[in-house]
Amino acid sequence: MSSRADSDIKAATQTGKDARLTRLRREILDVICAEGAPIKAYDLIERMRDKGRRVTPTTMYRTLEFLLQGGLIHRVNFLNAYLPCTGTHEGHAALLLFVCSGCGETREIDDAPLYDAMRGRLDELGIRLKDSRIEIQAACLSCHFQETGG
Amino acid sequence: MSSRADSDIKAATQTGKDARLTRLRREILDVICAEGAPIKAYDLIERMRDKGRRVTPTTMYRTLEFLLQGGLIHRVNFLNAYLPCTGTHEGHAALLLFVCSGCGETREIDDAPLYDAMRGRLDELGIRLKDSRIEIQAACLSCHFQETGG
DNA sequence: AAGTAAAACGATATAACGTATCATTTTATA
DNA sequence: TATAAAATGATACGTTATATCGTTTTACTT
Repeated sequence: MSSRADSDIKAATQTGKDARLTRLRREILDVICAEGAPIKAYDLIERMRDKGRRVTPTTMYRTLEFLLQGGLIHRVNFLNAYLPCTGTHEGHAALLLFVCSGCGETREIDDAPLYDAMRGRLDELGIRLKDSRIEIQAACLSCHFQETGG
Repeated sequence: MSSRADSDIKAATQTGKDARLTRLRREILDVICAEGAPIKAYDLIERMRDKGRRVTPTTMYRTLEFLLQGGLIHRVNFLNAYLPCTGTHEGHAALLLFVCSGCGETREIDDAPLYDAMRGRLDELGIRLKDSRIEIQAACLSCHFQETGG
């Protein structure tokens, strides 16, 4: 997973008097981006310790909260783990996370047709897909074929 | 939330030598059904204690696992909580849980048009919606209107 | 009815995930 | 450079979940 330009981060987090992208936060974000898979809070603490930086759970969770608020990362509830935001969420404010129940592959899906299809029917069911989070545990192609032998 | 006939439960859990619907499990299922909202594991332990039944975390989580396997309850990852299964999942094997991010209302959605709409597009994205779990955090109508003032 | 193997349960300890509180340090800006 | 807000450190604790091993219950056999 690649790193991210400071300017993007400043834009996303309104860095300034009321929200600062500090070195610690930047380092933690970099570790999350470098991981290539969702990473857990205490594993992040480990990674930071490996880099010579002692971070307490309190500080780690504060940092994760900051990055979540800024839209720089997402939390996968199913895994209690965090991954970088890769989507733009243009035209709608829904976040869709896919987790393969076979191999654990996790990725953000930013797909307008899918979003529209869901919104259409959910509207009729009295559910408003605005500022929403959707988490899907299903099978990626590779795992699907392994299961079905197809 | 209503109770559930033993025959249904036997069918769902293949009660017999290899999977027994014991009194303890039945009592815990009844508490989950009676709650009317997703309930947490340690709150369930409290409820059982109130009824004069001391249950350890180990036993409670074993029971929850049993009920999950039997399809009698679901786990809401977002809440770390459990609720009775109300759906039939006919014709497809997807579970869709809706949690209102405003009021916390949680319910299972068993809707073929929605499922078909999602499956159609997800297929094209290389995701197979079989034996899948989907969790949606969004707004119910009431909370939506409160937010938007509409 | 007694023997039996498997399943369920109890008891204890501990791991994993997350928060509360208050003191200290850093930062942006006046 | 003074200062107020934000961030971080330190300590303790709360919540969610699992490991392990011993005992009891159950379904089934004889």
